[in-house]
Amino acid sequence: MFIKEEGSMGYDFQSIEKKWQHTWESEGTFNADAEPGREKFYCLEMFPYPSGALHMGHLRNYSIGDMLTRFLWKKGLNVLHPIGFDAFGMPAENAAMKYNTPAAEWTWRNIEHMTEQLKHMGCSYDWRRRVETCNPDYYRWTQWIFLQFFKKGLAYRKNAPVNWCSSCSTVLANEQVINDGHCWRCGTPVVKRNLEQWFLRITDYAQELLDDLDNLPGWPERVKIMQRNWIGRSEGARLSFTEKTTGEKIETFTTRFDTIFGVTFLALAPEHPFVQKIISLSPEGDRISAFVQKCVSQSSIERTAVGGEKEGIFTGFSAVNPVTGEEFPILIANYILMDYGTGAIMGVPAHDQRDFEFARKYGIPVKPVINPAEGEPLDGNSMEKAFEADGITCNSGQFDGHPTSRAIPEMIEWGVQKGFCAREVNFRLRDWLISRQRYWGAPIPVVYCDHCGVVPVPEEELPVLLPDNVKITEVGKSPLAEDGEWLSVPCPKCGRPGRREADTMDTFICSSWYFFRYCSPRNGGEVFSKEEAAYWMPVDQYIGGIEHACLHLIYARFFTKFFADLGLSTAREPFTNLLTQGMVIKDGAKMSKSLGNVVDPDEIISRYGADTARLFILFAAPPANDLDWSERGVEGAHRFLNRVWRLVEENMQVLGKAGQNGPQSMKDLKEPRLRDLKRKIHTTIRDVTRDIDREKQFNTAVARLMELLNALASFKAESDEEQQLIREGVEVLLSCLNPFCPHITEELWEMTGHGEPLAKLPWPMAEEDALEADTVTVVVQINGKVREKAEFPAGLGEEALKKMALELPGVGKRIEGLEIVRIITVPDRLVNVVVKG
RNA sequence: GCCGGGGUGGCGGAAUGGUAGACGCAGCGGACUCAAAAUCCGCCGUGGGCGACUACGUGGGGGUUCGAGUCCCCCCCCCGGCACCA
Repeated sequence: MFIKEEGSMGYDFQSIEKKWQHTWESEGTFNADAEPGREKFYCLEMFPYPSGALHMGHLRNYSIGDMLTRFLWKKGLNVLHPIGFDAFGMPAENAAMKYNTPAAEWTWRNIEHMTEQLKHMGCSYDWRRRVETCNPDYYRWTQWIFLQFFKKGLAYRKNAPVNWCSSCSTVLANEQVINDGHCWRCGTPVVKRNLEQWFLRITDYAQELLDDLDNLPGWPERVKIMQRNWIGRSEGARLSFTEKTTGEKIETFTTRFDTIFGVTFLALAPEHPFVQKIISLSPEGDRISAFVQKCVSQSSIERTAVGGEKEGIFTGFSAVNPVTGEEFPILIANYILMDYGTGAIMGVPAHDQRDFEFARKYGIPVKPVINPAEGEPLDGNSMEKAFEADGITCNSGQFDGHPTSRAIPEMIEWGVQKGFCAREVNFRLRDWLISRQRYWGAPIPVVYCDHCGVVPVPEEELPVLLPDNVKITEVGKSPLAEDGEWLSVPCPKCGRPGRREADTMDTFICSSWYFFRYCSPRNGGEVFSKEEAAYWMPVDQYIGGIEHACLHLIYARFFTKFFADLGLSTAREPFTNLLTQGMVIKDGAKMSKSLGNVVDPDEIISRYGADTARLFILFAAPPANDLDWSERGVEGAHRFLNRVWRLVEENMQVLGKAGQNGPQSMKDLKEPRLRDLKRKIHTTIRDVTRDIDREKQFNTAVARLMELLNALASFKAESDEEQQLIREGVEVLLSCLNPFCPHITEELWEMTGHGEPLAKLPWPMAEEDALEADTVTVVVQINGKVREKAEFPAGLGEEALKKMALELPGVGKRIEGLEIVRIITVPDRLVNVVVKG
């Protein structure tokens, strides 16, 4: 059975894979339910966007997750392994325009197709739990969560300069602007626009998001570093300067309060509120206004490029240094950002390179207040660049002579006492801009009423359904704004005519909580069941691409903390362990449609089978590395599975009698070749287990299974004893290979007369006494160079080892006539004879 | 510029401070075959030698050590993140 006809090659993976996939599905083999008291494991892979078909990145992601899931089931855990679809987003709208098909229809068709593809991979999901974020049963809870943010004051509207992608016709969050001001999705340069938008107050959680990274030992260090940089905490002080003629207070933030005596100008962002006052009051108002206009119209790339030309304009206004009483000019400068700190800075050209460049250009004095600890004191007139390092304070009254590390806290303390400043912490992280001027997303559940203002939709009226048949346009306004019928709705508060919010939510909102929904996916009455979440959460192992380090992985942490604060869950972190898989590379570049170097997973699976594809992916590289796709490598994996098949086939009569006598123990085996094979079987169990469990080195785990196959295949079994051993070896091989290649191993397991399927049979245990070596290869070095290798009995004492080593012919002749200085021994491994002369 | 992660055969990759190159791919030689494919056996870091052997070898240069791919210092290169964040 299942041997292909002559002329084709190898075992009949197509029939076998279909058969077992059908079994798992019809029997719900991998369905998991909360069983309080039983140890659980929540294994999760980032759910896919239903773009149409799986790509190799998905195949890699899901192969890793599936292998781990199956391994953990066999280890006896209750494993939750769900999947779903991140189904809202732009491509559906583009498809709608291109093919004139409703976005929903296109999306659902893709979901069904990709579900089939996942099944063809042999993935062990609990399919009862599939969620789709575009399903009203799901997004009503996305909307509900929004309302909770709103109620707590954490969702708010604000008019602000925001990132606008002209190609996607929508605004973007800060995290979604990457590579020097480009849209994360389409790469178009982003421009700033002033718009009234919805934000989530993620900055309220900035400190906790930062601190709790220290509680995540199971995360890759580099992801944590990326998040720390992104959150960007800086400690300093806020101090205000008074404008001389108007008495206006201008607030600034600095991390270098120790440079306060060196301030020689004040600079405002072009968007700073005081700028408008300057324009209206100044005789030069028109000129200043023109400058401001120019800055504002610059793209964010031009505005924020390092080393970009710093431009400014004198305003004619001046401010007074509260500490020194000195007076200095106020300028407007293009390099000051309105959305960081206060949008105004105290300029200290001697100790800040940006201020230095600016001051030199506009002839502003440079006043050093810190000297290098060693060498010449600084001269403001001749300095060629700012001195930003630590040093010794000078020109600063009673603080002169203090080193920077002391000067900063002392001077802040003094400033606070005197009332000049207040301690302040600033974060680089900005509030999360969540409104999108797009159709295919979860509608923001609020209504605008001329009388009541912004009114949330009552929870019992959720979901606010997305209308069908909306004409998708590219005008830069939400398509929903065009649907008058949908838009008009009575105000929930006063009943008078109101108007719905036409923007939808960022799809990253939808993906920030899906792992909670998986715990109770069909719960109609709650966002998720507290009890089920308490059992399953947090996710024990999360697997996905590193590109989400500062996107999804921060947002999901934020939501989790918010849920905990609402009392919905006790988990304050969503993902205990994180595995960031590398990219799939072909011909030296990331596989992508635009480069034309994609390999279609369907094609690989139909040509070689899912087991082969999974095996190759897990074998070709450690999971965190990039994986170089190689058709030859795939063939190699396939060849290995064929060899496994043949090994069983050739030993059928022996293996069919499985379980009759059970394996012999090590102490019953006398012949070295039998003892060696027995040892190989058990060291394989030990090493494969360690590789998967602790090291997450699936490639070496596979290598060890290949070694075991090589050992079994070259072992000629004749006696009963030998046949017994082969059987033990094959059983171990199939058991350990099962999580990697579930179909072929189940089939062979069944063929060899086993009744119970392998899937949930216990993972094999290594027998302790079968791990110990009888003999060991000892290396003998002379002065650290390998000169001899010899097989010695294991466990020799130091003296015996030295003696036997010195008696080796290659050693004796080399040390003849030389003085032995000392002999280093490492039991069972090495002898190093150190000689002189 | 700052912060990470890396540089090991022709290639992907292995190596608790103790035999560098496991396992696989490619390549070479052989068996089977009329032939090919598949399969099986053997070889496979570089230089020298018919050979037993021998010297060299983990980006470069120093150092620690009986012994360094692994630890320390300096440098070069590649990849990734951040970048006018006050």
